[in-house]
Amino acid sequence: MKKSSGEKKSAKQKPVKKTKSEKIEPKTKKVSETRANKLIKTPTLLRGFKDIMPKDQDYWKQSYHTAEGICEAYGYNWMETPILEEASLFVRSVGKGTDIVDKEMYIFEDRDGSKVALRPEATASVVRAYIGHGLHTTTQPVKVWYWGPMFRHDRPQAGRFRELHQFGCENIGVHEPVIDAELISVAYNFLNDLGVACTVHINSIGTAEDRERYVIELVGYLRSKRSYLCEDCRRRINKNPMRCLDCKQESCQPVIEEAPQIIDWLSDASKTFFMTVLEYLDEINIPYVLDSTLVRGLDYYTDTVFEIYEEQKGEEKSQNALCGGGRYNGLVEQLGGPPTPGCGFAVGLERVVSVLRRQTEKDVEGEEKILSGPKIFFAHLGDQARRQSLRIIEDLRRSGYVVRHNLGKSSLKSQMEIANKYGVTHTLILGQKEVQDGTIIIRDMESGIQEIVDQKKISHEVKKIVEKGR
RNA sequence: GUGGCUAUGGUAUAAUGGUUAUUACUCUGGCUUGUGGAGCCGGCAAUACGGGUUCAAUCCCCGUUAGCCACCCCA
Repeated sequence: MKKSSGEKKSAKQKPVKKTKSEKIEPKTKKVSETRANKLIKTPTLLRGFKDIMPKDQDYWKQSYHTAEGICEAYGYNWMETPILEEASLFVRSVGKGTDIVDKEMYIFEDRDGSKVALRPEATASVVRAYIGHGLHTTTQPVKVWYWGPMFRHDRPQAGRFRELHQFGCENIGVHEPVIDAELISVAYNFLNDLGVACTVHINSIGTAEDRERYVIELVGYLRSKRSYLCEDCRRRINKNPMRCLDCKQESCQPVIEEAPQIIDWLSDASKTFFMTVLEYLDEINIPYVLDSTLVRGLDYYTDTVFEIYEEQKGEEKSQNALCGGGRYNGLVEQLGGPPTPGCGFAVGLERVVSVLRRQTEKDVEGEEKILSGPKIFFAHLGDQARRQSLRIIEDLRRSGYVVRHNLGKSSLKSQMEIANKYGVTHTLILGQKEVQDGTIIIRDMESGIQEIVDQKKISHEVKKIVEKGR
């Protein structure tokens, strides 16, 4: 890069001098040289895709470890499904009329002409695996958790990406309210453990039959109020009437308030089921809000549906749910398995990470950031010392001690600067003299006191430092 | 997919229809070559891309792309 920029500079200077004498020529020359420099195009990110950079690693690792810990505690087993699947899997599960499938799914033709898709969510894949591996013959319920990238061809926006990471749990095989409560508890406590204050929004949309009856009623009602509705809602009446319920247009609000509520149309079984779920939530002190307008966009949901939002201080409600989930009693059968109930949730990790980032920024505010990582630096001076560096670093690693280093630097000064940036407490210095004597210097960075010790005693000395630091 | 706003080094910024595009941070080198936290000096590095108006465009206009925000929808 430096080389090319150097060329650029020298090339640039010539036409500039000519500018005075010739007016038109410089322009064309300038353009051509600009092009020459851009001949090698810098590859860029695809729209809506993001690199997850080292500066965010703490948030991601913390999230992953929290997820892992809580899943283990609740008896969920880790699993991973492919990122690429037969497109029909999602068309059949998520639903043909849904936007996720119609507008937002990455579908490609494979080399043999078959349609494949980048997974937009993972529940369908887990259920596919459940059927394919005959998991219904094992002890029920089958409890699994996953973590990985999903893809949706959205227009990027706040908290919205084309590649997003989700952590989720699925509990398949048992139709019991306690399962729903357990899943909500896992999701809620995951966020809670991360220090995110949140609220559960919950609703029941009953069985497919309940919903059918309800939708007929709702459509009738909406048609009668058609003239009061916004344009979108009028369109939604036929396409997806339940979506009208969470329309944000103010003009629609009075109509929505008066609208028939799904809860009144639930079968007795569904109603009892839902009430029991709520009782369990009361039991474990999870705060929830009954939200009769909560309808989830995926076709496979039945009965319990829920979303978890970050709790906001002001009146402003976060638009973006951190987590969404619900029960899907028909899905296994729909994908060719035996009639089997299931329930699950997925957490949007980019959103969680952005909350965590915001929180720490708030906490730190001006204060010096506490640098994580090893608190000992290794510096070398001179060729011979450099030659022994890797060996010493590796010896220490094998003894269980990790030291920071920057072997690419030659001057001791610059290495000390780096050590200082890391905020280490001690620096090991190996110079020419030490190499000959078989010793090494240990410098206390705070006091500046240095101690010369035998190289054989390094790990012993490092051990003392590490233990003292605790 | 629709609409609004935006686009200057890696980051954050200043300025202008005209000669060498400002500043800070970062990075990098040096300040008697074996020692960090300060200071001083130097170096690398940018007007997103394409077209138009103009004698002249980084600036004005159009298009493209990307970003942000809202809608649709969703985690």
